[in-house]
Amino acid sequence: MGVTIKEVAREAGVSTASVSRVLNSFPSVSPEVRERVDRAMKKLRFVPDRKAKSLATGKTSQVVFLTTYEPLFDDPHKFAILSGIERSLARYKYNLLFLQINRGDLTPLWKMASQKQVDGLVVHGIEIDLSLIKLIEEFALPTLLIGEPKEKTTLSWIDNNNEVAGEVAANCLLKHGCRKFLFVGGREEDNISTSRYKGIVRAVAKKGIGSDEVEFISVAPVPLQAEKAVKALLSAKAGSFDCIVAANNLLALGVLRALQDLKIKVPSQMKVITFDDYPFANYTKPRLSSISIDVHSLGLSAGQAIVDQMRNPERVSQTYIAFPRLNERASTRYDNEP
Amino acid sequence: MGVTIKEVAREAGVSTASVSRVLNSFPSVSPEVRERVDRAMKKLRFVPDRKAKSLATGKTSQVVFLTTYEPLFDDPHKFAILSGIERSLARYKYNLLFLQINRGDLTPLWKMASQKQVDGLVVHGIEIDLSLIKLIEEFALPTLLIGEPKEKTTLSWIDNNNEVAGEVAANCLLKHGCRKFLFVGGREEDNISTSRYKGIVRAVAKKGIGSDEVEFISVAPVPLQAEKAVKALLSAKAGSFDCIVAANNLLALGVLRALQDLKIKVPSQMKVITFDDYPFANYTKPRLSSISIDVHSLGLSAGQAIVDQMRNPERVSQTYIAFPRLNERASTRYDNEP
DNA sequence: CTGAAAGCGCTAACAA
DNA sequence: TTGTTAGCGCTTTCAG
Repeated sequence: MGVTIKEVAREAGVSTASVSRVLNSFPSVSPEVRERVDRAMKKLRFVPDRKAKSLATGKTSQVVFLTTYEPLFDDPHKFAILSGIERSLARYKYNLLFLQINRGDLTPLWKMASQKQVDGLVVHGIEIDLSLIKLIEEFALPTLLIGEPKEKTTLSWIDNNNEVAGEVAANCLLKHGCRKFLFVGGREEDNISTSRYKGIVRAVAKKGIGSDEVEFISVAPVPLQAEKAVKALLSAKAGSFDCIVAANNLLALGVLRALQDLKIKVPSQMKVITFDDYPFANYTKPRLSSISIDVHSLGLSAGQAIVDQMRNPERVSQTYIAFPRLNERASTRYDNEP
Repeated sequence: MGVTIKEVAREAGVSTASVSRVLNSFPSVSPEVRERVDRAMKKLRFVPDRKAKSLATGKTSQVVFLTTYEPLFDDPHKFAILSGIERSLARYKYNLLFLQINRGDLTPLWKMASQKQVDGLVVHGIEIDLSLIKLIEEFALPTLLIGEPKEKTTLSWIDNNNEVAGEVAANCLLKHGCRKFLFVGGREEDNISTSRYKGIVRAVAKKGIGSDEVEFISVAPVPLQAEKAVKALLSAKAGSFDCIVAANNLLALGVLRALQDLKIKVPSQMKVITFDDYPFANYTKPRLSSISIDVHSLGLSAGQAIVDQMRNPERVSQTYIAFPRLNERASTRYDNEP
C-alpha cells in the first residue's frame, strides 16, 4: 500500500539508514544525500508509518486524557480543557487519546499503559488514590494532574489560581465604591469557593478594609437556597451590604431573585457579581457581571506541561495559573443596561 | 521491559506462533496447548504490545473523532457525543483519538491517515466538502458523519430524528388540551427548527387539527428577539394561541419574559415548552418543560455505527435516531409548581 | 494441530 | 558521513 523507506532509499540511491537520518533531521547528513532523499520522498509521496516508528523506538507520540465517565453531568470546563490540551499537544506532534473510566475502575488505563500505547497521561476529575499512583509508578508514566489534589503528592499538577479570581472580583466592586461585602458560597469544604473568598479578603485588605467587612455564608448549591438565605440575611440586617459575590451562576440566580423580591435594585442599590459564564450569567435580568476563568488556556498550559513532563520525567512541577477575565455587565454598573 | 510472546512461548514450551494463536483465540488450538499458554501468560503477567500487533496486522484499533477547533463556543452536545462514542468503542476494544482542525485545514487529518494511525473516522460539526471526501476516498477510510450533511452523499451518517422530538412536544401539549399552537423557531434555513416544526404539524394532524392552527414565526436566536416578536404577535391577536413551542432555551426565555410582561399566566393561560435543557430550562420561573435529546445515546449509537462501518466498509448506513425525553415541568401543567 | 521462519517499516548500533 | 545489519514484538504463510 504505502511507500516505504526502502523504496525511497532505492530511488535516491542511498541506504535506508540515510533515509531514516534525513527523516529525523540528523545533523550528520551531507547536503547532497539530504537533497536526493528529499527529492525521492517528494516524488514518491512518501509518508513514514507511525506504527513502525513506534515499534522501533518504543515511543508512540500519544498522550491519554483520562477522565470519569459521567454522561449526565457534563462539566463544561472539561471539554474546554480537553480542547486546549489537544491544541497545544498538536504543536509538538503528539496525538491525544480520550479515555473515560467508570466507578474508579482503572482497568482500561492499565491496558493502555501495559500495551505501551501512550507516552504520557493527563488526569482530570479523578480522585488520586493509591491504585492510580501505583499504576503511574509501575509504568513510570509521565503524568500531569489537572487540579491540585487534596493530598500532598509528588506528581505534577496544574490548577487555576482561584484566589486571584477572587481578587479580580473584589477589585471590580471596590472600583465602584463598594465597601460592605457579602459572599455567597457553596459548601465550606468546597476548595474553589474558599479560595475565591480568600482572594476577596486579600483584595479588600489592600484597601484597608478589615475582613470583618466580608461576610461569608454558605448554602447548598441551588438557586432556591441562595434566595432564601439572602432574603433572610438582608431582612435581618438591612443596609449592611452594598454588594454580593456569588460563587457561581446558580447561586447568583437565587441572589437576583431574592433582591427582586426585596425590591432592592441592581446595580444601583446593590451590586452583584459572580464567577464563570456557565450556564447563564449572560441571560439574567439584569445581566450578571462575572469573572470567567479561561479554562481553555489552562488546557493549553496543561498540554505544554505534559510535554515538559515527558521530556524531563524526573522534574516535578506544581503550578497555579491565573487567567481570570472580567466580564463586566449590568449587575455592577449603571451605564450599560442591555 | 515488557514480557514478550517469546518468553511466554519458552515458558509454555511451545512456539511463538501457538502463543499468537491462543492470543487471538484461533479455534484450531488443542486444549492442552491453550491451557499451557494461558498458564504461562498469567504467570509472566504477559500483556501483548499493541504497537507490534499494529505493525504486523496493519490495523491500529484506533478511531479518530474529528471536529472543529473553537475554544469559545463549545457546543455542549459535542462533549456528550464524544463521550458516548468513546464509551461504545471501548466495548469493541477500540480507542478514540480526539482531533480538532482549524479553519477547515485538513492537514492534521491527512497526516494521521497517511501515517495509518487510525482505522476509522467520525466527523462532527465539519462541513463535508470535496477536500474531505477526497481524503476519505484516497485512504478508503471508514467514515461516519454525525448529523445529516446538507448535500446528498454516499457516506454513512447518523442524526437525531428531530421530527419525532417535535411530535413528542406536540403530544404533551395536546394531552393538556392545547389546540392553537405557536412555534417560535430560529432562522428558516435552520434544519433542526424546521424538522421539529414538521413533527408538530404531523402530531397535530393526527388529532384532526389542520396545519393552519400551527403558526410559525422565526427570529434571530436571542431572547430579546423572541420576546419582541411574541409580544407583538400576542398583542395583535390576543387569544389566538393556547401554547407556545420555543425551538430552544434562549428563545423560550424570551417567550417567558414576553408573557410575564403581558400578564399572561404560565401555564394556566398559556403553556410553554422548549427543546433541550441547555443551558437553563430547569432554572427559569416557572421551570420550563422541555424535550431533551439524549445526545449521549446518539454518541453510543455512533460508536456502534463506526464499528459496523469498519467491518463492512462497502455498506452505507444513513440513519435517523430518536431519543427524545420529555421533561415535564411547571410550564405545561398546574399541579407541580416548584 | 503445531513449528519454523519470513516479514510488517523503521531505528540504531557498529563498521567502514 | 554512510552502509550493513540486527532488531522492535507480533502475525502469518507454509510445511510437516
